[in-house]
Formats: sequence, C-alpha cells, structure tokens
Amino acid sequence: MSKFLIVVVGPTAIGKTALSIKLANHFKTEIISCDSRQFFKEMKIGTAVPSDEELASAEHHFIQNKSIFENYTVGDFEKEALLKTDSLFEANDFAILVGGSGLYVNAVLQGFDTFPEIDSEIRAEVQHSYETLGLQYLQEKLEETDPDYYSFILQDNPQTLQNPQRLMRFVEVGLGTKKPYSSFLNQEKKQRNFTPIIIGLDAERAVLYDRINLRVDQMIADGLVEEAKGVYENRNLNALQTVGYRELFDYFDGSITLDFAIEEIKKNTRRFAKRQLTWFRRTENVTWFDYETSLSTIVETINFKINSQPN
RNA sequence: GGUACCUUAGCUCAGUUGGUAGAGCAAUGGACUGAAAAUCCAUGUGUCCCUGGUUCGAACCCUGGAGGUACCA
Repeated sequence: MSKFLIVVVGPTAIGKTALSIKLANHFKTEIISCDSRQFFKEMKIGTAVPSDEELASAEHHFIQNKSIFENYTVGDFEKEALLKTDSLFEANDFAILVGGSGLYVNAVLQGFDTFPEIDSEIRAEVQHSYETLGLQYLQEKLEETDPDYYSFILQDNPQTLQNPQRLMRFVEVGLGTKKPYSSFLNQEKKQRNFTPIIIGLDAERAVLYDRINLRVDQMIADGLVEEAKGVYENRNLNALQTVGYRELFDYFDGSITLDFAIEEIKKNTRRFAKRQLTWFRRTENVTWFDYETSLSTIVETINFKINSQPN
C-alpha cells in the first residue's frame, strides 16, 4: 500500500493544531510541524506552539527543537523533514504535516533545486553592499552575473527587481559559486515516496480576524512581553524578525507605547494571515474546509481520496 | 424645550465662486527556490443623513425632517 502525507494548511489562528491532533489520533500516527518559527525554543508564547496537553496527546516533531542562535534554513528543514517522513512511513501508512509556512510546506512536498552552500562572508558582503549602495547595486550585479535570468524577471515578474531580499539571494549565489543563479534551477524533479492529501482550513475574514485579535490578547496575558524582553538583546537575529516580537522591541526602545505595540501586532498578524491565504490559494490540490467542519466530514474526504488513488 | 455647531469611504476628516469627491489610517488583490511570521508589487471600495425646492447643473444655496455634540433652561 502506498504512503499518505496528510497536510493541514491555512492561515494563523484558524485551528490547524487542533485538527492535526485529531487527525493524528484518528490515523494513529505522528505530526510533523511545518512552521518556520515554532522551531525556536526561545519563542514559545509568541509563535503559539501547541500547549503541553496538546503535545502530550500526539507525538510532535520540529517543535521547540532549535535555538534562535542556529542559522537554520528552509533547505535544512527539507532534509530533516524528509528523514522524518521516511522513518514514520517505515511503521505507518500515514503521517501528518501541519503548518502555516508555505515555503516550508513546498520544501516537503516538492523540494527545491539543490544549491551549493554559500559562504557566510559572501552573504555578509552582499548585504553590506546593498546597505551602502542600494537596490541599484543588486539589480546591476544580477544583470552582470545572470543576464538571462535578469531579462526573464524583467519581462515576467518585474516587481522582483524591487525586492532586495530576493535579489540578495540571486547575487550571493552568483558571486559565491561563480555561476548564474538560474543555472541551478529546473534540475530533475525529486521523487517523493508518499502521496500528499492537502486539507486547507479557512473562515470568513471577520471571523478569522476576531480569532487573531483574541489570540494576541491571550499571548499578552500569557507573558509575551516578558518572553520578548528575554530575547531583546538578540533582536537582529533572523528568527526574531517575527510578528509579535519586533513590535515589542519597538516598545522596549521607547518609540511606541505598549497599547500601540499590541495593536500593531494584531494588524501585522492579520496581514500575515492574508499572505498565507494568498500562498495556499495558489497551491495546487488543496481541499478547503470551513474551520468549524467536523472531524468526521474531513476524515471522510481523506478516505475518499485515499481510495480513489490508483495503486 | 431654546440656541449654536456637526452629519462625506470601514474609521478620523478635507472638499475652492455651485460643475456628481480625496487624504491618512484601516482594508483588499497579487508575487515569492535556503531571512518566508521575511521581503516586495498593485488597488479608492461612496444613497456626500433624508425630503422637497432654486438652478442647465447641488456635498455646497433655501424649506422641512432625523440623528449627534456642546451650552442655556
């Protein structure tokens, strides 16, 4: 029999954790978390990791297993997550993948082309050049190191030329490998030894936003301010470029009030949820459910999909 | 009850001598292959409180009404 990865996606605060635990219990299997911030053990309250009770009611992986001081990337996650699915599928026909980080879900479902490791000094150098010379430096450097890709972007997706973060990646690969970034793209597709079944959760926008606002208030009540204070001195780390922390850092700086910071956290979480929806809406083969749909309805759909698979 | 002021986008408000309206915030759509809870791009969504009138033409002027705020009773 083939192996099935049941994937639960959707915006933040929609109820993915609760559903994934029910599914794990129903299919008697374990959960792989696919959340780019819940890895970090220093960030517990602000990333809404599952509660102790939730963690006890199903086996979770990739929760609170890293430190913000590690330089953990989506490429690392891809490798580790695939090792985990392999080991789970040795004993089980099912595994659950749950998370709101679209890029990380993609990493598991499709994978990326493989790129050589880029020296951290080159990365820092590109960053520094951008900071001193501006966006134009990155655009020119891309045109120089990868003229084909530059004109492709210019024609196909010109907004990317305004995006320093993406351009820095293209340039650091170009400089670090002495080969064009695009020369690493479109390698042969990697095979996956499982069939994904993707479940999307959504709600009316007003309902979702109410849930977000309530959850932010709950995080504050649970001690998010203290948690953020504890990592304040490391605010420049990648992991801390995160909704819920940056706004509080501004409060610690004295540039905004606590009340304003909380409102900003709510607003930025709403915007984050909207970006997640944009990502998952364009993901193929997602079966969407309202967040209140019963477990039995969802399980029925999953079983139907399993049975309609050609063996 | 009287007097004054107010009523325009989801909110706060601007609106020239009368030519069917625009800012900020909020919001919405999108892109995205190792920072992704990041980063970037695009977008004004309207019974101008209602009614009748003046006018070629009313958010704007006039009548009457409704709601709100302040002060006086």
